[in-house]
Amino acid sequence: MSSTDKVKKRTLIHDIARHLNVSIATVSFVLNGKAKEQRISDALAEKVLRYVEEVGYKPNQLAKSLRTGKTHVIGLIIEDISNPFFATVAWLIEKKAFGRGYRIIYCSTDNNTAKTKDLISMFQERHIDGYIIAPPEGIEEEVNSLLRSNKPTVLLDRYIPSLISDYVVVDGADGTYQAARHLLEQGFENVAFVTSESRQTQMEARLQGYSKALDEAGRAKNIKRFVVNFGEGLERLVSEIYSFIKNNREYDAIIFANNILSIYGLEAIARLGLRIPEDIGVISFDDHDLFRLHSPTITAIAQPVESLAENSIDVLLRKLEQTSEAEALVDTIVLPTSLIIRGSSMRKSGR
Amino acid sequence: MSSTDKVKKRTLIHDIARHLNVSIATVSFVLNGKAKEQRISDALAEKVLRYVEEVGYKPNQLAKSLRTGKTHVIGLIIEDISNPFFATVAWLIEKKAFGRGYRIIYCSTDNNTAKTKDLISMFQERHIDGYIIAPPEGIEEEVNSLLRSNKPTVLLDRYIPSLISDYVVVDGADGTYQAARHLLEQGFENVAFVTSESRQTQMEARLQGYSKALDEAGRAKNIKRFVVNFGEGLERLVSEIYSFIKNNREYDAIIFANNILSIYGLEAIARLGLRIPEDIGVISFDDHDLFRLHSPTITAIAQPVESLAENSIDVLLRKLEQTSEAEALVDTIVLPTSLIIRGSSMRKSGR
DNA sequence: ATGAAAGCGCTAACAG
DNA sequence: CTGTTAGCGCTTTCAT
Repeated sequence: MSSTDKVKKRTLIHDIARHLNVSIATVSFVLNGKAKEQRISDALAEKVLRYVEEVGYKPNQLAKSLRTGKTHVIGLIIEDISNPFFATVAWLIEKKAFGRGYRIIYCSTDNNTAKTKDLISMFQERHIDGYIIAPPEGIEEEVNSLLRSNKPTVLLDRYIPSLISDYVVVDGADGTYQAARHLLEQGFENVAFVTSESRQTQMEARLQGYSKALDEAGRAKNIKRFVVNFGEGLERLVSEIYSFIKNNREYDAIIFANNILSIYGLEAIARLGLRIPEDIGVISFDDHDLFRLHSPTITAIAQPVESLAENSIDVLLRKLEQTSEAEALVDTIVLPTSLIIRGSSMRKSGR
Repeated sequence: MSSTDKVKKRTLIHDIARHLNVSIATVSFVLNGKAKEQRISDALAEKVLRYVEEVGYKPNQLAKSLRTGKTHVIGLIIEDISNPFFATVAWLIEKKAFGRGYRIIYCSTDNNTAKTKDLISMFQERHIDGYIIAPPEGIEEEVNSLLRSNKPTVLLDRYIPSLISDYVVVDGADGTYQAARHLLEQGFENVAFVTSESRQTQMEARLQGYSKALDEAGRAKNIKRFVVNFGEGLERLVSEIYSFIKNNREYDAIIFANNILSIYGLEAIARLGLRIPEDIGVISFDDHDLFRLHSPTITAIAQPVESLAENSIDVLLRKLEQTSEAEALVDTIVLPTSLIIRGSSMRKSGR
């Protein structure tokens, strides 16, 4: 409106101080809740707040962060945002953090070590306050350096055995153990386990639960590992699973170690024209909308998504808000899974 | 190791300048690719680069951004990261932007106006360089203020009719038009349309395509709107759809206006014990893993996810990198959908 | 080529 | 209570 229209300058703390005839320091104190502490009168504080509100002044967070060293940003480094498991966890974490005044930046690693290093390095440059990471393989060094630099960091979904750190994971071994036992109880004779090439803790745990159950029952194991790439499209993997199943028809049940393998596995089974569970029983690690609606419905080892999110953000915020570094205790949280029994694993009559 | 062990200070530009006996300015120029321009000898430039590499010096981005006003961060504000459509788009956008040196911060609006305002305001405080937004309802004012402040902003998936802005959307009307015609051709008599309460452009377009097809064919329309909340759990919606279908058995086909409605709709149909497509034909707007694997497979109006991502990031980066504000031309891009015909909409024999 | 220095906008210590 | 001031770490102009 005025003749200075084009000089659309943002309001600065200086502007508001001058307008009110108070000092910059006063404004800063009031804005940072230090009015009482600095013995600033309620009336004045009130006046400042009102004016700030009126002109819609927002402090420049860059300047603030540069000065204080705090950004109130948490970096969430997950495997793949297009995977419903991670998407849901991310969404929940974001929600919880938001309420506590923290913002989340999330990035997908695609389980790619180099990309993850980039990500961590970028986050460091931006001075985020803390990390929640689902680490891919080969990232010990970077995570260790985060830990050593005292940046609050919690690992999610999997941990790094060689490092002492906070983490929040799931008891995957128990999940697959229960799943395998359930299949055997249902009369399946030969249970195979389909997993990925990854040696990460969560995948290995799932494998171990399966192994334990089969060993206890004195059954032969069949473990098949596939290479899982992100964003590759389904053809390769589906046809590899297709061949595997076709060439191993003595196996009458399969446990898939994650939802991607399960989905591709179901596609392969459909293409083979096999009936579930008559020809082949199926259990998936990780639940999915699909499994409720598939015909037949698919038994799944469900992860406590809500609880994973809640615990990881809680642990992180606790570290973030505790001033002393004294309490160097690490929180390692292991959450139970639950077996959701549906049609794909039921040979005996439903009740 | 040394006695100054605890003073684990980050390397600063000053440190590296001093170590090399050059000026801070020189280092800065070299680091910012202005060596040539400043006529700095290749030898010197090389030396600087090598030392920087050696000590792993990383400029403090906060300081840099404060000084330059550029953050190289793009804010991606989408509806719901736990929806596979948005998750995939987000993942693709992140990937493309990453390669071009930009980082993405994404947040979900949950289609909640207040939260979106918060988000935009937080992004402004952090001085991000540009926005990609899937705007919820009631957000015209904030988006308009972004536009007026000359922040590059592209709208995604839907636009705001009252605003002149860049956007990248899909031709939803054509999608549902084709879908409805396909159903009628297959001999379905009464096609219903299930959508949400939202009046956003993408939802209204889908509705219009349906209306047009039915009007042209001289058929009666049946449009049902449901309230869709995020993160609410499925019970309420499933049972509402259940009742709707149960009370409208004269309709022998339904087009669901998005993937959430489709998934819940399929659940409702399963609970009702209806056969697809014999009792009821089904088409979903938006494809999903589930639909390929469902029995029968579900016909879907697929959105060109890759192309949506590519176009929106391209448009944004173009705005970001063009210096002059002269070319105030807006890019409005409308991408075609494709009808993927599967079992759920086929009454006539497959060929 | 380079050194000095002026900020970017804010916090917080210090002396009144 | 307030004014002044020294940075936070970097870019960039200017004079040399």
